[in-house]
Amino acid sequence: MEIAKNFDAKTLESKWYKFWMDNNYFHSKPNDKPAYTIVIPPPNVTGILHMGHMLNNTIQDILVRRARLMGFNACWVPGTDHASIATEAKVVEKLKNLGISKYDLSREEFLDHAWNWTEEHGGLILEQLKKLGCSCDWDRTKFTLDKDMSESVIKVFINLFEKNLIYKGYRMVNWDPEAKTTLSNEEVIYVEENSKIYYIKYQISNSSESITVATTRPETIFGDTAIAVNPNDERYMSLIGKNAIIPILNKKIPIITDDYVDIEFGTGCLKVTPAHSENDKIIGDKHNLEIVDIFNDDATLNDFGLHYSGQDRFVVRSKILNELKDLDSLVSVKSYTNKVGKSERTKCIIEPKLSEQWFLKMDKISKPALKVVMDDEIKLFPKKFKNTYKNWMENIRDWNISRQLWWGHQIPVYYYGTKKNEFVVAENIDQALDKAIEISGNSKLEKKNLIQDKDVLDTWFSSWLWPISVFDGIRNPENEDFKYYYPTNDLVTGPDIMFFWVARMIVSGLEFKKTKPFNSVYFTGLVRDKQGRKMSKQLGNSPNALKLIEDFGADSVRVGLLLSAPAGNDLLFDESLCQQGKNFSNKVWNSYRLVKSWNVSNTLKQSESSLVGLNWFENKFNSKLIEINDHFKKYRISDALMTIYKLVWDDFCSWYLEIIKPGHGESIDLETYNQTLYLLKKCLIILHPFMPFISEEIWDGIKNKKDYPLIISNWPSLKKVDNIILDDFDHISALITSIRKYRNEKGISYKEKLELFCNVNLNSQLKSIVMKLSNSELRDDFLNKSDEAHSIIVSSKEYFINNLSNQKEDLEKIKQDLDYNLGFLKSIQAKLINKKFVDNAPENVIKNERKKEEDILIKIKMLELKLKK
RNA sequence: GGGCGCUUAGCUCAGUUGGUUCAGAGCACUUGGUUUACACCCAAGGGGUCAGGGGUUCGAAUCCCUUAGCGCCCACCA
Repeated sequence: MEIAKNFDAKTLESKWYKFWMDNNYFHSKPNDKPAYTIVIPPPNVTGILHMGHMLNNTIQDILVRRARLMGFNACWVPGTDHASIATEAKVVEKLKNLGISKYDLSREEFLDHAWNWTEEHGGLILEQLKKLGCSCDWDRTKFTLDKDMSESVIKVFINLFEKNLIYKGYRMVNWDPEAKTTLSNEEVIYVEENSKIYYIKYQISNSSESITVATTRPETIFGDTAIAVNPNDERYMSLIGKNAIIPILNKKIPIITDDYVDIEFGTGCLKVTPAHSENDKIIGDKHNLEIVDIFNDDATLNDFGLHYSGQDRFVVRSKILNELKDLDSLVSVKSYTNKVGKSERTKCIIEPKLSEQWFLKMDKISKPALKVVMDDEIKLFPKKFKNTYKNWMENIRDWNISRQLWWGHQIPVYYYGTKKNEFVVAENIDQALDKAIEISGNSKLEKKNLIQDKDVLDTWFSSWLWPISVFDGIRNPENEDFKYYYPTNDLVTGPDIMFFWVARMIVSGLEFKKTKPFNSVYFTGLVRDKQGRKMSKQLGNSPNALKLIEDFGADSVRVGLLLSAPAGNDLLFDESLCQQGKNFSNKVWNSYRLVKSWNVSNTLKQSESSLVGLNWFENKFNSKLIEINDHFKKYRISDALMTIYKLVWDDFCSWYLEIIKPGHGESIDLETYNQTLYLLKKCLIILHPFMPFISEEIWDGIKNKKDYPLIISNWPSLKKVDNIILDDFDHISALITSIRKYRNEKGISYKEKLELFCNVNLNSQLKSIVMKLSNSELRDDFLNKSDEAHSIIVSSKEYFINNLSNQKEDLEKIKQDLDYNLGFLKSIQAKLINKKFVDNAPENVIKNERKKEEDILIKIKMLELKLKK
C-alpha cells in the first residue's frame, strides 16, 4: 500500500479529533474501574490560548491519555472562570468604546452586557484546546457562574459565616482606583521604580523652629495627623509634644514619639497619614490619631485637598511641589528607588485605603492545609515549592473576599435595617426575609425592605471550590460522581497561582470535605522567549499559539513544548523546538512508510539476524519502559518523552529496522513482518500521550480489524529484561561503530567490503548482524590476518580489520596513546595498592578497578607491539 | 530585611543514598555520505579545571564552610 509522503497534520488531526468525539472516548461515567481525575485550571472565560495554556494543557492531556491507556477511568473536567475583575474591565472598556459609562447603567443592565459579552467571546479558548488535542470530557464543561456553581459558592459563604469565620472589618486594603475595587494582597504586584523622595519643612507652632520630614508622596500631607520621631532620637527631644503646622493647609498636628520610626531613615521624622498607609494606621491607632481620608474612589482628591479637590493624585503631586517651593517648604528632592504596588489586572497604582470589607479568617482553617503538604500527603513537584508553600501558610493573613464589582457572585448578605449589624446571611431573598423577620421580630418586613450587599466575592472564592463544585459536592455531597471522582489525582498549574488558588483549594477541600482535593500538584514553569524574557504583549514576543499548530501540527508543537520544560523550570521557547518536534513526527511517519512498503513473503524463512534483532529490541523496549514509567511516577514528563524519542529514533529506526530491512528487491518473511508491526505498535502506544494524532493514524494503518483504536488500547505491561541479550548487543554495536569509524578515518567507502578477523566466541546471529551493518566479511582464520591489520578492542575483546588503505598508522599518535594509557594504569594501580582504598571501598568498586587494570594491560601490550613494528 | 533555589559542553538541561573505562543527553557544530523510509535524513567526530577558594574522605559535580554572580517567593522604611 502506498502511504502519503508526509503526515498531513491539518486534515488528519481534525479527522481523528472528530473520531474520538463521535465515539465518546473522552467521556467518563463512574464504573468499576479506578478513576483518574484532573480538573482543568479554568482559564478566563474570555481569554485566548497562549503558550502557558499550551504547555499546561499538553501536560494534562499526556497524563490523562496515559491514565486512560493504563486502564483507569480517566476524566478531565474542563471549564472556564468568570474572572470577575479581568472580565469586568474588558466589558467596561467595550462599553466605553460605545460611549457608555458603567456608572450610567444599573447593575442589571451592566450584567446583561457582561453576559452578552461572555456568550459572544466566551469559551473560545476551549475550542482552541481541542485543536491542541486535549481529551477533556466536554460533556462536563463548567463555568464558575453556572447556577449550580454559584449556589455552591453561596452555601459555602453561609457555612463559613455561621462558623464565625467571615467577618466585616474596617481595614486598610489595597484599592484599585481604576476598577474602583479592593484587591487581595496577592493581586498586588510590587514593581521597583526610580522615583523621588521629597524633604518637606513643617513650621513649629509658636516658634521659629521647624521640622523636616521625608516623603515619597507629598500630596498626602492633607491627610497628616501627626509627625512621629523615635523616642531615642536626641535631635528632636525639644520638639516632642509641640505642634507642627502642615504647609498649605495650616493645620496643627502633634509631634509624637514611636519606636517604629527609624532614626537613620530620611530625617528621622515621619509624617503620619493613617488613612493612606498601613503602618501609619497602626501608629495612629496607638496614639488615637484622627483619620483623614483625602481621596475619592477614583484617586482624585476630595474636599480635604482644598483647592486640589477633584484633581488626580499624580497631577496634584506635581502641582503641590510648586506650591511648597513657593512657600519655601520644599527643602530638597533626592532620587530614590522604591517599590510601587500595582494592580495585577489593571496595572494601576494601588492606593492603600481604609474601608469596610468582608474578610475570611485564615489562621485556623489553614493549619490542616499546611500539614498535608508538609507530610507529603499532597506532593508538590518540583519539591522546592514545599518551602515556599510553608513560608506563606505560616504567615497567612485574613483574606479580603469582597470586591466592589458587579460581575461575580453577589455577597448573600441582606440588610433589613439601618444599623450596620442589622443583616442576615441567606441563600436567597425568601430565606433572607424569613430570617430577618425572625431575628428582628418585625413581622411587617417585606422583600422590598431587604437590601442585598452590593459587593461581589473575589473570583478565587469560587475557584477555590473548583475540584469539589464541578462534581456538585457542595450541594449534593452524596452524589455518585462526587464520591467516585473526588479527590482528584493530579493538578497541573503554574507556580504563580500557588497562593491564589492551589493553597486555597487545599484549605477548602479539608475544611468542607475533610479530604485533600488532589494527590499531587505539578507546577509547570513560565514560558519565556529564547532570550529568557517573559512573554508579553508589549514585547510582542509571544507566538500565536494557533498559528504554531497550523504551521507545525499539534503533535509537533506538543513535543516542542516538552522538549525543554523540566518541571518547574522556566521554558525558553523557540519555534525551532517545534521544528524538532516536526522532524521527529516525520521520522516516525517514515518508519511506518518503510514497513508498509515491504513485500511480505510467507514462504521465506526468518533470518538469524532478524531473530536476534527482534529479541534485542523487545528487551530494549522493556528496559526503557521501566525508565519511562519511573519518569512518569516522578512527573518528569520531558525525560519520559526524551527516553521515548531516543528509543524510537535510535533503537527502533537506526538499529532495529536496519537489521531486519530486506535488501533491494527482496521480500521480508511473514514472521519478522508481523513481529515488526507488533513492536511498532508498542512504540505507538507509548508515543500516543505525547503525539496523539500521528500515533492514532499510523495505528489505524497497521492494526488488525478487530483491534481497538489506539486511544483506548493498553499501555504495555512490564516484562522481565534479559540483560545478557542487551549486553551482547552493546558489544556488537560498539564493534560496528568502531568499524564505521575506521572507514571514516581512512576514507574507505561503505560500499567496499571489509575483512574482519574475529576469534571471539560470538554466536552466528550476532555475527550476521555485524556483517550486515558494517558491510564486512567475517573470517575465522585469525592467524592469516596481515601484519598491517588494524586492531579494534571492544571490552577486552580484540578484532582485526585488514588494512585496505595504504596509510601507515601514525607513530606519534600511537605513542601518545601509549603514554596516556600508561599514566592511567599507574593511577589505577596506585589505588589498588592503597590499603585504605582496598579496606574501605565496596567490593564491586574494587572489582571494577581490577577489570580496568586488566583491560588497560591488554591495550598497552597491543600498542607496544605496534610500536615495535 | 526574612525564606528558598540556581551556577555542569556554544545553548537548554540530566546527574538519584559520595564509588564502573579520568562527567551524560538533546539541539547546535565539524567531517564524510543522495546505498530507493526519511537531507524534516544517514554515518562518524570534536567539545566541559562541574562558578572561584578552602575543608572532610581512600575517593567529591555530589557532603561542609566561604566568596562572587543570577533567579524566585514573602514582608516592606516613610
